[in-house]
Amino acid sequence: MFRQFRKDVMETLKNYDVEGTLKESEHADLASTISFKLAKERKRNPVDLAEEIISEIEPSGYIGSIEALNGYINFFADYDFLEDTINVILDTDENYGSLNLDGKILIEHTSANPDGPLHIGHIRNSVIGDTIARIFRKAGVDVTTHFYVNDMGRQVALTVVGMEKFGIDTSKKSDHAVADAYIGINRYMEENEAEKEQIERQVEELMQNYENGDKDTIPLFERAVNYALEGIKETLKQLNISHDLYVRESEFIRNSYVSRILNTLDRKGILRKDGAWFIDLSDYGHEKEVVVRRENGTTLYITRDLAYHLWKNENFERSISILGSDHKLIGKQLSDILDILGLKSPEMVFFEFVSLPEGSMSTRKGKFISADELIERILNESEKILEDRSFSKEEKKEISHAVATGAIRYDFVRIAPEKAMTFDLKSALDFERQTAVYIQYSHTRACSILRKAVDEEFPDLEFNGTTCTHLERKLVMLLSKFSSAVEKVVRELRPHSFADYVMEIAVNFNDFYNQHPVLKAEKEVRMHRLAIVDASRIVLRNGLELLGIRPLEKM
RNA sequence: GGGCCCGUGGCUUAGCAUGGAUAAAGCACUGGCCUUCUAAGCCAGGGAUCGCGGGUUCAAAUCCCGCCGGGUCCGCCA
Repeated sequence: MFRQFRKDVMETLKNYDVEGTLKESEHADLASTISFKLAKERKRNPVDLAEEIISEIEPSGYIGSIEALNGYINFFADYDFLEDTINVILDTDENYGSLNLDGKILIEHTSANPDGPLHIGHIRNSVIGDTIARIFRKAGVDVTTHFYVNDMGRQVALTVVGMEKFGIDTSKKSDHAVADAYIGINRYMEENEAEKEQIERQVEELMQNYENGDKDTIPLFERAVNYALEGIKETLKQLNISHDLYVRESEFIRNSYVSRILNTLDRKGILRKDGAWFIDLSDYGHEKEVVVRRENGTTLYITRDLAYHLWKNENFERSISILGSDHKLIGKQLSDILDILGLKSPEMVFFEFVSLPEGSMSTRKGKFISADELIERILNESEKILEDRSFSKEEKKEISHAVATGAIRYDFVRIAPEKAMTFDLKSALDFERQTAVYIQYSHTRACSILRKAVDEEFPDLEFNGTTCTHLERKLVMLLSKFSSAVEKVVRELRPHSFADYVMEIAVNFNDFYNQHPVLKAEKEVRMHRLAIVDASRIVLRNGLELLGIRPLEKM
């Protein structure tokens, strides 16, 4: 709805070059700074210019009034806009906020190495990726999500050795058991210098055999990978995340996409074969050559990744990858090589590292907080709060789970991806903050009022724009911006602004809730406010769903 | 050493793309609010030379240059 209002403003100012001068503001629904820009070239006072401009334009569409103040031109939406906003929300309900984009797009996220459980660094990736995927779907895009499984890496080979040497603890959650083997073999190599070299040889041999499709080796790798993946999937499910497809690196060896890529590179004459195969990317500003085939004939991560992206090019119009910022260099190398081949590169969303107060995490050293542990601890905390409330056991379970996983998702998604974050468990466990709980709570408050309205047999809604208080108007204007918030994420690929938007609605709804009695108001006002409550409920619910957080009706 | 990212009240962050009207929240701190639609809530108060220095501009947290501090990458690892 707000997008329409914006269009109306643009239309009104069509004789001026307002591109980029329109701002949302606390002083107006939309403000233009065009007079400041014009003041310079016309050598005039911006205050006078603003007066002059508004004398030349007429409100149209949803514009109710226009004022010139301090050089700004302020636009205010009219009553029809408020009424249409509420009515559209109530009519379109779960579809409110959708855009009519189309296209087919692939989003790859999480893609953690299958050598252990997801830790809180991976979760940042998953949450950003899943949220972007949800928002793109809301925008009307046909989204497919992939988890790219690095099943051919050294880590997995090492894990295979570890599993053979130490066995696997079947009483544990499978991904954690795999981590034990992986951490165990790393520790063993450190402590037994003499055997290190022999293990390294074994690892290399395993990798070669796996790549060559050796019948005895494949099950070894598959067992380790499947074990890890099984646990990872379980964790992701807890967080309300699932992928449409798990794609393994090795598939691109088996389906010969890797050899296709290598042949194409060779035909282009950009391979320097000197034992290993190298690509010179100095034209793209890279100091070092990129190796795409080892001297022993095996391929590297980037080689298979190139093959994967060839496949992406053949099957999707557009692709987005969520990657830790440690992948920036290899990401650049990947897209430069794809560029040479005339293939489209994925749009990469990089996020900075998550560290612990005591330093950075490492799966290899066993130094990490696993996602499972985090979920477990937050779950305990939310269960504690629910203890003495009158809910059934099932309800308590459901609520605490929704609250716990919501809190985790929100904590990760609210921070701009380019900011490194130090994960503070204590603050994550604190529910007395503006976090997902706050939004969920606002939603339940709305539900609660509506439930009571039905119980007391006056469920009728009738919004009246002209009777809006300042607070009500502010809330409705905010509700009208839902699709703008969706559009912003689609444009910027940074979902933290959306988390902020939903929070702002919750804050304003609570404000409204505290200052405006609904059920006790006389009939007209009551119906008016019930409409606002219901619209807020819808927007909060849709917003929470886009954040992958369960909206609750009671808590 | 070179590349990339970050640096906003005591702490955690938003704002920076497109410069513009008193720099916005939460936590913590101080004081108040449960006979009123769920207090996982609300209200009030104190607290910021927006890392430092320069530049551009009528106007800089926002753009440019330099510096300092932190992170990260620079494997025939992924």
